[in-house]
Amino acid sequence: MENALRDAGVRITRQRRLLVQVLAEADDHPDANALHRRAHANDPKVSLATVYRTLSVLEEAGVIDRHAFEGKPARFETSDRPHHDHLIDLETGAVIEFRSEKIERLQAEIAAELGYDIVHHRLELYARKQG
Amino acid sequence: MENALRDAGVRITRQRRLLVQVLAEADDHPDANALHRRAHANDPKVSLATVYRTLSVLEEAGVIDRHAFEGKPARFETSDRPHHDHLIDLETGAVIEFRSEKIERLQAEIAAELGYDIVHHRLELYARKQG
DNA sequence: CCATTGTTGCAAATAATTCTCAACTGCATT
DNA sequence: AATGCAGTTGAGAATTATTTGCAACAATGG
Ligand SMILES: [Mn+2]
Ligand SMILES: [Mn+2]
Ligand SMILES: [Zn+2]
Ligand SMILES: [Zn+2]
Repeated sequence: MENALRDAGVRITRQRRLLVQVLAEADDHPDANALHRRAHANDPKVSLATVYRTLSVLEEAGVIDRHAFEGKPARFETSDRPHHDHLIDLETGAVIEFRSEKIERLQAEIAAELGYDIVHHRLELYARKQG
Repeated sequence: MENALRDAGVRITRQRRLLVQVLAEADDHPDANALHRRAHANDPKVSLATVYRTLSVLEEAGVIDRHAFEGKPARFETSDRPHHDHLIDLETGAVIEFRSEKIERLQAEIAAELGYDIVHHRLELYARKQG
């Protein structure tokens, strides 16, 4: 991940290295504040502003994805795993990942019919546990 | 629409009647500011705060839908037409509506497999015109 | 090691939306 | 039609998430 950044011409600073590590270790979808908190454990002087700036840099470099779920601050995850979409449990807030080849294909077809190429998309299911 | 509101126990004030009219006449997906501007034409003293409050009321009453497209303020439309999703032209910002019965069905299946019932969802295609 | 240019921390700024509160008004009831 | 009262409004302050200006600092290339 660090190499991917270097190749993209991004300077590797102490705080960027730290945030990359925090993101790599995360198995959830933390928001900027959560990442700031986690980074603090290793270096209490990284600022929240730097967290935000670094997240933008990492996103532009294509190494992380940003998700803005309904009404909540943006959440992040590394983009090293294959593409997937999310189901949000409205009771607990839990974020569950899924992937549907069929839906992905249908989306492309629909866009094509309208004369478009999809650059990216957003599919979120807000749901509650079955009766 | 006004009757639907009355039935929901919502008081019909001058400003609510006006905003309902503005929304009914809109054939695009205006945001709170645009709605405020349009309402001003008929009544220059409706406040932006009331626009926001009314939008919340109308949304809770189920007569309008709120869409929070990427990085933009929320946009609204009446929910009198059948459900559909949106493709956003990244160049022009144009919002194009579409509906896929298949995707809707697949979403429900996926949720069911995970033990969930979908309450609502969000499907947005960010795209650019083909070559 | 030096210079250059990008990065950081801090605080202040922004943008969208919500809230507080006193004045007002819809509407059910006399 | 007049009354009462709970709900609504306008104005502006507050809030939340995020961005930015700036002076001090640090990564990289030579
Ligand atoms: Mn994910
Ligand atoms: Mn629409
Ligand atoms: Zn997808
Ligand atoms: Zn849909």
